[in-house]
Amino acid sequence: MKLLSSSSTIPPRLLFSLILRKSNSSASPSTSLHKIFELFPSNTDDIGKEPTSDPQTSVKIRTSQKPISENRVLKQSIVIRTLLARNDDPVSALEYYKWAEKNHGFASGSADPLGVLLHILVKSPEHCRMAKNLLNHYVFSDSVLSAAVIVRRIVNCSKRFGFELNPRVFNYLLNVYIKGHRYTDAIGCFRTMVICGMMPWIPYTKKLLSTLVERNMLGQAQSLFRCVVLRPESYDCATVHLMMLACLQVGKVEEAQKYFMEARGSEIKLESSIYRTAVEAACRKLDDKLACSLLREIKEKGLVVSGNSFTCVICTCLKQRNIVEAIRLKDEMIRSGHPMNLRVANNLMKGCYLHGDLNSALELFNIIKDELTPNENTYSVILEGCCRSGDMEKVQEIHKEMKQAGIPTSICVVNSLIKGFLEAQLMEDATKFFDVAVETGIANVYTYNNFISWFCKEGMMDKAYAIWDKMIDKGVEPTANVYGNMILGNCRKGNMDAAIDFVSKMLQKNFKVNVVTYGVLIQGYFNGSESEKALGMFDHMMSLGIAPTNFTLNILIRGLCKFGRTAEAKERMKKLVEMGFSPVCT
DNA sequence: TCACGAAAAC
Repeated sequence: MKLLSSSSTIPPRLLFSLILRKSNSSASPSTSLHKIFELFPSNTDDIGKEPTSDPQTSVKIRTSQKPISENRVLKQSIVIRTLLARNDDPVSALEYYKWAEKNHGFASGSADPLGVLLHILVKSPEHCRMAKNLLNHYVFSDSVLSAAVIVRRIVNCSKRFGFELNPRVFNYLLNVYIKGHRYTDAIGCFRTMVICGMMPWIPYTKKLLSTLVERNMLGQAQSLFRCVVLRPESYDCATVHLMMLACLQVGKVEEAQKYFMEARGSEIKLESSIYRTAVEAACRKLDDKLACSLLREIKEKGLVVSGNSFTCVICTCLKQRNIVEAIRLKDEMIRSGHPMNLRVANNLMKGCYLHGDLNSALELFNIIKDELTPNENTYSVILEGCCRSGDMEKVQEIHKEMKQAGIPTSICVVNSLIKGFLEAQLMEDATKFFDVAVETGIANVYTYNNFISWFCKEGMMDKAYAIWDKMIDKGVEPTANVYGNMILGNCRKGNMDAAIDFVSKMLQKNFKVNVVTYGVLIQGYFNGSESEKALGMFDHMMSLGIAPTNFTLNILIRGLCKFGRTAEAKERMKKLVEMGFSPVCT
């Protein structure tokens, strides 16, 4: 009776799939259906009875009048009960299963008889391999079911037929999916196991996690990792490290940091490898303070700071203009036995000239030439430093050295040189580099802008326009900076209509007009005695929610005073103070 | 494995 009542609980989809079962046996579905009842009793009283060791000899002819679907369900139940009767005899159970499958087949949508057989097999160490093979075969040739459904079905089967679940079966299934690159099913298998109260094996969990990470399925890996964190025995340094690396790979630095902090607050022992990655994350966020404190922590724990960690942190300190700490760390790095490297040297050189100490930068440059091999960056940095300080003779000398060393002049270097030559009033040299850059097609928006900016500042608008036209002609898109320069140049010349024309062009390109450019425009109108338009421009800026700086406010107040509108200036000031601005009147 | 990678103007 139990058999019949339980059959009615089987979901309709299973009945459907039973009807659609593969006819891999020679018999047609209807004949095989009859056969199964010819072979085994449909009477529940007889179910416990075992067929003889050779089932084929026990054929008795019987017929069944039951409707097809019910018969199929019955058939499955009989197979399961027969298997369970051979619970302690894996050989016999396997033999019977194979026989039943060969002669009658199982519905392709059915996992239950296999699930039962697997439970019998995995109890015996000699039959585990067989269980794995069966699963592999099932998943890759027969199964039409999702992993989650298979797991659930076997779990339900164990409840119906009263046998104890063995997680090993499900772990094997999980492994089959992982090995077969069926990641969605692997995740489904994993999740359903967890829902059904079985924790997947740690090695498989890690394998799945690392595979998901490799396949750039970070989201899935992360939600899987939450299950890992809940289990103290599977939560370890290597797994956390894996997640951190995965996050860094896709630029999710904060998430990597969160994993690290979580691990640091837990019981697990942190190895130097995970610290190295934590240092890298801090450096990516340009957090020099955190990076330095991590280095201290590594040392306190008696772990070794790698040369790469030193290098990263030194460069981060330099980027944050923390040159004192950078030099201290550089000394410590060398004391710890790590040799000086080009990356640290190049960055230190840059730190020196940014700190206003070109001589130290040049000294370092000479040391690099003596002890290391300067690379493209070495030359770019030192050339930029010399250009900024205006020492163009030194620039020529070093550039010659660079060419002799066989290092090509990148467009960045060309742009530095052009700017340096222009500022040193060496128009000819600047033009020489500019022409070559344009001819060879390497000129970019910075190249053109260096000249445009220069001409605009010098009031040579015809020349600025000529460069602008050349830039557009070459298909180089102007940036907001270039528009800003053209606006400034025109305002200085009193060409307010031309300036406004550039404003509207830049707005069309979806560039934002910033507070500085508004200041330029306001000043331009005041210079041209158009104080109403200046005021209008200021109000327009305010209406866009752009906060004026003190500089802008001063332009406004001074402009109004200049045109004798002192009372209005005072009134404006009062209002601005009420709004929270604090104009410093001069 | 690769590591300076961009700015100015009132």
